[in-house]
Amino acid sequence: MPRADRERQMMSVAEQVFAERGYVAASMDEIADRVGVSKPMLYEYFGSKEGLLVACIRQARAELLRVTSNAALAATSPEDKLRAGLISYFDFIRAHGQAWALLRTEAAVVGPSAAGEIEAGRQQQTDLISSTMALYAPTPSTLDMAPAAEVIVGGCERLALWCDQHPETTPEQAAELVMRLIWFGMRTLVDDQPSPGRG
Amino acid sequence: MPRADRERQMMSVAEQVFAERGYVAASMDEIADRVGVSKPMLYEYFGSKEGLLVACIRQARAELLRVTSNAALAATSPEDKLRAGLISYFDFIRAHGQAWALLRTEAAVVGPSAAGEIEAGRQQQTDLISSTMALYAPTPSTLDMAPAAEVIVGGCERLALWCDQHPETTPEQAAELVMRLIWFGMRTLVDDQPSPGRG
DNA sequence: CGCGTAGCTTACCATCAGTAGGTTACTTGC
DNA sequence: GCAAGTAACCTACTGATGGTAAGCTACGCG
Repeated sequence: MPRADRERQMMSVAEQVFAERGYVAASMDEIADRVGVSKPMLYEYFGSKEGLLVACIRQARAELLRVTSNAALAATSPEDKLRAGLISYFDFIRAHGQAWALLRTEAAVVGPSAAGEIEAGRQQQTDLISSTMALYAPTPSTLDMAPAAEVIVGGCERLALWCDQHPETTPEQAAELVMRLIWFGMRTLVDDQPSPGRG
Repeated sequence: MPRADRERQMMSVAEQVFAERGYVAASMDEIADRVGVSKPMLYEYFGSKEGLLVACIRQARAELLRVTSNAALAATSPEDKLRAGLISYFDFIRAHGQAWALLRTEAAVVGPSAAGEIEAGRQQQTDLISSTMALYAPTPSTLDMAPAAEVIVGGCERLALWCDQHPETTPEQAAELVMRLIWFGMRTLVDDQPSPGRG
């Protein structure tokens, strides 16, 4: 089997095993077994257990960014951009099930490089939000935008976990809740006087 | 040295080592060494590596709850309760430095019991928020309050990490940012018509 | 055919969570 | 004072697991 295919297969199995057992309890031997290959192959391709986790995260993060930024691009007003981004975010999370949630929470534990990868992912999300919103800000208030974006990303992450335990909640409802909670406050950052004409 | 004292000392050292190395890389041997005691003592008192982590988390969580609920109780209006709680939260986080941040992020990785402990901590915070706010809600809209509280807790956690990297940010500023972002939206949950007379 | 190399293996090492069993020293009861 | 019990503590080990060394097989290419 060619390397690229094998790598994809390994990452898929790894994501599953990490999700099932948790990062610490997951053993490289088990992953290798399930792939139907010997352990050194994993090390040949990913370098280390942490490297394998990082690869899984990186792939998921790339896809998340693609999905959310596409959604935001397709919308026109800032409000709709944010809402569309949120919906696609909760959609993505739901589609990826616990695997995604676990990857996020697990990664921080590992070491600098996996933690860095997770951070980079959030950074992309916060950058996406703050840069999108900053387009509509009259003054260079982007300074305040960055921490606000942190709050949004963190809040959504948390809410996504909550939604996992309340499966009746739809991505649209989750997004709507976040919008109700923060949109007014967001507007005061984007545009200090609430002028409905702009958004 | 009596057991209670030794346990406190062990937890203090463990918190530090976990923060320095991360949970996975921290070794029980090193913790034992730094305490100046042999490894079986750690197992005698805490049962396992995870048990030690859980003990650290539980202690920090109890203190956090004490601090924030005291602050909220001391304030009178819902807005001031929330603001006071937020300030004391960011104060607490700052005082506990990275140790706290790491404990939060590390714990999820370990296993059900540590993850459960972390969840219990957040549950306490979200319960505190939603029950406090529900006191002022005219209708039993507590259903919506729970996910909103999740968003707040998650957003604050994330913002706290951000503040760690922007040390010029004071707890008051962080709390104020959160208030600006979410208070208006919160009011629409607490009281559908913004009647200043109540709060 | 000979050579390089991609894909893969067995067999091993080192580290570290966790344990068995023993020692010291202090308290308690007579 | 002294035996018994126990709390605090130790040395020395096991088992599991992350990670590695060295080699094997098969294919492409001159």
